[in-house]
Amino acid sequence: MDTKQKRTEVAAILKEPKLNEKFLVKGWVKAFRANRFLVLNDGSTINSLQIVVDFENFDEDLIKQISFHSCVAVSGTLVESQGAGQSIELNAENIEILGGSNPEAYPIQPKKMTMEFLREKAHFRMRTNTMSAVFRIRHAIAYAVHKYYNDNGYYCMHTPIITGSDAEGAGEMFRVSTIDPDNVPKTEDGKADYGADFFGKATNLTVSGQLQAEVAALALGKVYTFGPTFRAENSHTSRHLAEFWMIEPEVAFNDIYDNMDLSEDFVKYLINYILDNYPDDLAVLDQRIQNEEKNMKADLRRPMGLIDTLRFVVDNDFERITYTEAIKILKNSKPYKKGRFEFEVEWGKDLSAEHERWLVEKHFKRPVIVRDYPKVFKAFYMRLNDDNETVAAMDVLFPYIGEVIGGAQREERYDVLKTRMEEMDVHADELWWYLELRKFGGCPHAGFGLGFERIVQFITGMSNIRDVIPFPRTPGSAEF
RNA sequence: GCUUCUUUAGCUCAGCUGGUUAGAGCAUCUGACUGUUAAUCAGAGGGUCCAAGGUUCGAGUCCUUGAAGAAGCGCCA
Repeated sequence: MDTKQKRTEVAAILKEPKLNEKFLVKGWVKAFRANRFLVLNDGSTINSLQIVVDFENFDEDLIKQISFHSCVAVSGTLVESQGAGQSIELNAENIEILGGSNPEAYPIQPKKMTMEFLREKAHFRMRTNTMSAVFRIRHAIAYAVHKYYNDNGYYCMHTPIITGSDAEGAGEMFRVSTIDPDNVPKTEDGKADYGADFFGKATNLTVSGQLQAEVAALALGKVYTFGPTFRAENSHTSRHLAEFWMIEPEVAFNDIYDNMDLSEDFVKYLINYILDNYPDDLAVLDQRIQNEEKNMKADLRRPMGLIDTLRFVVDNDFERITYTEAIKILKNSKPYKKGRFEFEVEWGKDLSAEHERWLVEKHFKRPVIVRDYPKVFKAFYMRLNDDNETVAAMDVLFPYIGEVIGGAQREERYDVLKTRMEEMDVHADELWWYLELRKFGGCPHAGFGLGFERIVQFITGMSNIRDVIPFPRTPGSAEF
């Protein structure tokens, strides 16, 4: 093999096929039919290159090593294909096995596998069509996030992953410590002495970068965070992870209406970006869902295919209602009147998943933004409305996955915030700096958190969130 | 944390009211064939029936406990 020859990626070859030119390609074998047709994928695109091997001209031992998902380098000449399934193909002149793969021992098979099985083989699952499509799209959404904010004059802020406060208002935290658990330093009254710990105090993994993002917004105007967040909640659902990534824009001078506009525009941008740039990957995922739903009862199937669903979301306005209106609509609904809801619909109680799903999937049939929730079940930093009962909170609810965004206009009034913190038992001493933001040059501002994996889930149509993050962390599970 | 379901070949599953040697499809291997594209045809190998107890003459099947996985709920993004 000509060692000076440079590798060409399959994506480049397929994009502008240069017939009768020589290429060197490297990748993994997706199929080897009739000892002649080698289907090679190198991850640069969902599409593969067919390589024609005249097995008569190659060593039999070499041919035998071309097995499913073995890694090969092939050089040859690009020609027009004689077959019907593809327009071009590479006539192999040289083949080198870079890494063999014994098919009798390799757990991945050239056949349908369940997502649960592939989850146990997380080190190999990205080689499947479905997973590679998911992770290419995951990348592209991440890129689109940065592009959207950059193009709109926002600054990316890296907020701390280790936090010194234990009350960011968003759930249970993981403790960060260098203390030897078998030899915990104790204070005089026998309690663990975190003063002796690495940071001289108790620290945790962050559950949100919002509070620090507010600091940045009150200096740079428009900022966003995009980082990992950690929640030690014992959640067993298909849309929760213990470690996930979150995007949190925070904007000075925005009120809750600006916030809703931003959230809708932002999410639509992400979806449009994937529709425009990754049609082939989306088509594979769309087809997969259709195959999966073929044997399902009609009422359990999606009303639309994946791509049609995405188009529908970007082509239509999100519905915007207040919490109070939502309660009214729910109380007038058929399932409510027939007693089909398991959970109570009552002003002052949070909407449960069945209520949200009914509103989104049955009533409005599109994404819904609910705002102005009762203050009793929302976080301390959300701005108190004039009725003194509700706060300027907003949730963006999507079909299938529920809440993708939770946000609010922040409480910018020092006295009101202080009172709210006291009411909700939030330690003001730990968050002194957050309070001081309201004392010196404060202003109205608003922001929200978008669960990155949830939007990846929606755009790829994957039903379990564990299949849209490479190595999922969930209660009782941190393999790989 | 709660509720329900699942666990049988490498994978996906069937296995009836407990009864001889536990089955299928796919995958794998061998052979044939060679312009295939879910290739085709013929054959072969492959099992601690999740684990531990129990009931019974007899347990893949029934009971108890546990483990793992999934769905839903609650919490949230």
